[in-house]
Amino acid sequence: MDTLETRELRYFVAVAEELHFGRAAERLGMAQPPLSRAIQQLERRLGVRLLQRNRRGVALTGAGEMLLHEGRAALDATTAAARRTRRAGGADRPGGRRNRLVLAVKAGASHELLHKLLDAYAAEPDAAEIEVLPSGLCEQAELLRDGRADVALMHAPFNSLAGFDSEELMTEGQIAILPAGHPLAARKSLSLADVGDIPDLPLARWPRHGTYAPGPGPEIRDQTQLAQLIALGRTVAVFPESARAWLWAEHTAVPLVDAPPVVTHIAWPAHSRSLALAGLIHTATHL
Amino acid sequence: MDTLETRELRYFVAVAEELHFGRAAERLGMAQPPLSRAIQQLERRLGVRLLQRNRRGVALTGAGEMLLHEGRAALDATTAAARRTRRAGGADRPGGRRNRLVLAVKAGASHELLHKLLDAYAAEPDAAEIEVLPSGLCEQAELLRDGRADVALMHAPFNSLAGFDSEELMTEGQIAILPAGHPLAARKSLSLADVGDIPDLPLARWPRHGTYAPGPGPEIRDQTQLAQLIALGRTVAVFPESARAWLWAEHTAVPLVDAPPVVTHIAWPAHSRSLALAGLIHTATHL
DNA sequence: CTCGGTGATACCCACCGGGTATGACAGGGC
DNA sequence: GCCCTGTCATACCCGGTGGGTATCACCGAG
Repeated sequence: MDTLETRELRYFVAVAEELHFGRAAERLGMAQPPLSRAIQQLERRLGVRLLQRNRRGVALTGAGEMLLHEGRAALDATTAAARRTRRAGGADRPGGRRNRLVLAVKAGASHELLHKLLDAYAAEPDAAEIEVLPSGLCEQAELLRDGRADVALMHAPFNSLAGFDSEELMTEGQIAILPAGHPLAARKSLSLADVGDIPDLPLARWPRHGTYAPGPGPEIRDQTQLAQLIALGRTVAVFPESARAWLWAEHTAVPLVDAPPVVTHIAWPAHSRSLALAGLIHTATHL
Repeated sequence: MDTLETRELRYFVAVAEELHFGRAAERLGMAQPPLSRAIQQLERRLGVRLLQRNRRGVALTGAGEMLLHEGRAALDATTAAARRTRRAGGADRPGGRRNRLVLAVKAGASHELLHKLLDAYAAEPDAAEIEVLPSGLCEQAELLRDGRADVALMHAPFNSLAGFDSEELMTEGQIAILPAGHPLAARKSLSLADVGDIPDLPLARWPRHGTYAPGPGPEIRDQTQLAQLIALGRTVAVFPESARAWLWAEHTAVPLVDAPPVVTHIAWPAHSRSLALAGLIHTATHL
């Protein structure tokens, strides 16, 4: 009577995201009428109006916004439970591998640190198998929440550590990556104001939650794209120092004196308590 | 095909906690056979053995342990979604009250701070209604997780802030609370070693997760009990300084020079983003 | 006024979650 | 050895309900 079923949450989230019963039903692989009815039942059981049905489409009420946020979190937690349970399943089956941990890392970031961590951990006596999951830009939090990853390397202030346990691993400055031939590439150091205002080299723009901020710079999606654009003399980028690991011959790195330092953390879901995870964290903090 | 239903999670958690299908079924208000079948279906769908059925009862496998932990978290998140949605529901109904926030506070702790916070926040122009939920000892985290509370005052190092966002509000020392007539009550200050080793005044023991640590002191459940036992000259207790607010005439407080400081935080679920909550946090951090 | 597109209603069916009765099996007492 | 007890699994049945199809009610745009 007061327990939401995950099916109901899935349905509501779909409708709330599409703001359209027909499209939501299609996305869910079902017909529209039963979806309509399910949402009505949900509203009756919660005793709360979730959607404002106007002429032409629907809108979320305050309660609907709340259920959208909280429901997403609940769905994530549920799928995380399923995924992690499946992953833990092989361990005690005859012939099953021992525990495996999935480590999410922003592709290309903290390469050296990651290397040292993996080597050091593999040398531990009862090390679990570590699967490295290269992730997109700010995706690590999502991966941890929905169980695709068990632990992640995250970079403050770019990633938010909210909701996770974490330990600090490393602090580094930032550098500007310029085309090797550019006049500024000869400088010993630069400031943020310098690189933010180069007429012929607009700062590249990364997608944030799927959308690009407005600006003159090129819209890029991955590091290779960016590296190429820099090499071609079309843009400039700001990165943590560890990005030197993947610089091209046609790139020049110049330290930024006033960029905020980047702190690499190892982060994991606050409630998780597995021996393998504890071992990895211990190794990471004692590198 | 790979979505766990909350019903299945509820069933499994019940069985995993009872380690007995019959008792679990009784707790769930159903018969044992359908429960057995549901768990089997769950194992089939996950492709993982969750329970070791030996002669005489059941035991959890590794995967079962994982699902117990993760499933509890998922269930908490789900009931939190329902509760918070219901609570948000009144807001935009005609005649409905405006947003309400539930603030969990350890009963009796930080009384003065709480008073100032409530007064200051009530003076804000668009303040939400604050419901104060007095909670047990380490219960605040649970209340935040399952949605009975939206925000809490927590006390490091007693409460763990893991999994929540938080801001520091106040740091205070600790005091020993003694019977007024006791010889040590005349001292200007004490050390932890002093109060831990008084032959006629064994330290009272609080329950931790429902069980008492072994020791000579009396087992107490609430502050009133404790206050009375101190007044009767039977025990001694260590508290943050703000506990002076509820001292009896027959109590004497003596500062502890070497007790770890207690830091009061305001904490909330990491993902929550409501205007009312933001306002309360802002007020709290600018007291 | 009609038409297109929206969500709601009506009705039906099959599936499955739940109940009861019973089985299989292992220990413990005598 | 026996039976009895307590456990979880199986067999079978039933009713509720989740889902489908057909259709309605409504409103804005022409």
